[in-house]
Amino acid sequence: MRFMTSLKFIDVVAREGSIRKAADKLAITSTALNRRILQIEDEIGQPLFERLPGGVRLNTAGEIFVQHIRLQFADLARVQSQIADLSGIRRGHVRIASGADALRRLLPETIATYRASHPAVSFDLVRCYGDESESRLFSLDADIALIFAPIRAAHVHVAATLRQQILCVMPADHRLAGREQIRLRDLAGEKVVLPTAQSGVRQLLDTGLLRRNVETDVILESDSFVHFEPSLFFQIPIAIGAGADGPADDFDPRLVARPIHPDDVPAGTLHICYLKGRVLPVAAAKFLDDIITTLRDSYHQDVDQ
Amino acid sequence: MRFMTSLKFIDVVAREGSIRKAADKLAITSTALNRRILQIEDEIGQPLFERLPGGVRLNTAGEIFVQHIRLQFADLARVQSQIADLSGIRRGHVRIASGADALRRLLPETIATYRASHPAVSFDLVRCYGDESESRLFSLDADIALIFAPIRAAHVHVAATLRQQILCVMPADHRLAGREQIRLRDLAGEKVVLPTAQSGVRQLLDTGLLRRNVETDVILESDSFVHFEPSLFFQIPIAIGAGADGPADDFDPRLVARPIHPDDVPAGTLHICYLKGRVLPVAAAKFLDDIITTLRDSYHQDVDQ
DNA sequence: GCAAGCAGTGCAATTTTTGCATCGCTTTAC
DNA sequence: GTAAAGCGATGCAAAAATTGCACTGCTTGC
Repeated sequence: MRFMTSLKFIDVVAREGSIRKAADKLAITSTALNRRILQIEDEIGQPLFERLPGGVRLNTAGEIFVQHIRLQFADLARVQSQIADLSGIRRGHVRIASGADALRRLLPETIATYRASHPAVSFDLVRCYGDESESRLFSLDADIALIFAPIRAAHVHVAATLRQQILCVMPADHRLAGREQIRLRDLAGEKVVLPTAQSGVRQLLDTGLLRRNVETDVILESDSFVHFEPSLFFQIPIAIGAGADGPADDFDPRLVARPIHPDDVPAGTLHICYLKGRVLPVAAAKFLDDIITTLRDSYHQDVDQ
Repeated sequence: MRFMTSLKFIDVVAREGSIRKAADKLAITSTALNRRILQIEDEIGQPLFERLPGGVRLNTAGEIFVQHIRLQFADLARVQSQIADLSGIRRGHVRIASGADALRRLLPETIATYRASHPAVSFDLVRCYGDESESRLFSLDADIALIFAPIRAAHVHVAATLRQQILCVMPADHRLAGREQIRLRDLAGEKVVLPTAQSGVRQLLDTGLLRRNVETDVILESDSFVHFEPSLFFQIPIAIGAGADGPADDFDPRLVARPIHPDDVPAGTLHICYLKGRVLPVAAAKFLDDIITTLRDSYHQDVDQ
């Protein structure tokens, strides 16, 4: 898109924080890039970047302008996919930011189903935590975000929510395996694997453990799904494919998942969101729909819309 | 804005329906313009125009793309005014489509007040009827529309509404001047000046007159405010500066305005609207606010938001 | 059937963009 | 305290693009 190059250049410079680095990335000389930026600043009538000794940084005007640029790109993508749709091609690209929870099963399964009927649609999956997911929506690097944590920013539109009680997963022969629900005090001294501090599951757990002063034996902290046989770990239902009627069929039969008592650790909320005010590209809008349908039909979850 | 020229060109060609005419308007050769359009069509990957013997016309893809272009321009204007705002300039431009009713007093007064505090903001006032107002919103040729008629299109966002009972304006010594309310049957045989058929006032009146089979003596139809001494004419309250407590002070003392009985002609609704999903430029948003405030405070009208 | 109006095209002129060399500046390293 | 490295800005010539002119092929209306 030749008519968008200058704008793309500004976007890249803003991201790189340096004209020379951006020029490198864009495979042109820094002087050409520099002059393009000077020209646009001239047309706008005001500088968009602060010149610092180590590079450049957006000023307030620049922030506003770059946000506009990114919106233009996102909208152009939507327009293109809509135009492609006219000729029956159904191509498109969906970019998703999600926590590890939804990434384990929900997204791969939904994408597989989706792509079965729309093979020309491609996907971008980025795993990240709540704050980063939100900023990815804002910078239009993601179309859809799945966030298991409170939503902070006002510019995020929550399309659907899902209450998720944290589950404690343990070997089937564990002494707690018989319980209907797990109380936090039962965990005292137990060997546990905890998710990283940034994760929503961990934050909910920590609040409970601290308040009740329960000391566990943390053998590992990880931001990935790691399972050491004798230890306990924690998941939310959708991560193990669990709906209202228990874990999925392919859930490891040597393990059992038991909810933690809601008085000890309150249920968290999975938010399915996109940037407020955006018109999502057809592919993304359809996929958003599919996620919600999948949750309802295959995961038997109560989704609030 | 050099980086927008190609897009602007497409917009103009779409409006002119001919590359040569558009080229003329843009002060370039038709060949240059033609090639720019071919290039963009190439980049999009699909033609945007149908080539007809007498010129060009947007195809479906073109419609989608041109709408995107116009949205970009509108958003760029918003961004520019927002950036200008940063340096305290408060410049901007507000484009309004309105029927004759609001144009008589409400808009001039509100604009005068507004410009007193923001002299760098300029205005575009176009008088047009409901349908055209709506399409001006859609083609982003107007930021705000004031429509005294039902809203047809789904893409219009109604920011506020105002119920307006039609008034019958007559000489103070007219035989009907003593009435609190005018019944349509009283108008039989009266000399009347009617607004044009497209106006909302006329449409309401016609329905009533036809249903009740009242024959009047129409001495003039006009789309402007024309007053022949002995005849009756029709206005809505805001057109004569009338609030809940009667006409404005400067209303011609030789005339009186009496509401038509609501059983004969139901009240119409003035809609104050903008394009759904748009973020209005600061100046327009502020002015929209001012209109509503003026209606409430100076015209003592009940505004529904 | 001919004139007028339309979009598209080859080619030369013009304008714009780019790259190179270099400047002035600040920070970092020694 | 000076040298080296990194940054953005600028003059100038080369490269690339856009443009205008002349002309084509096409359709429509008289």
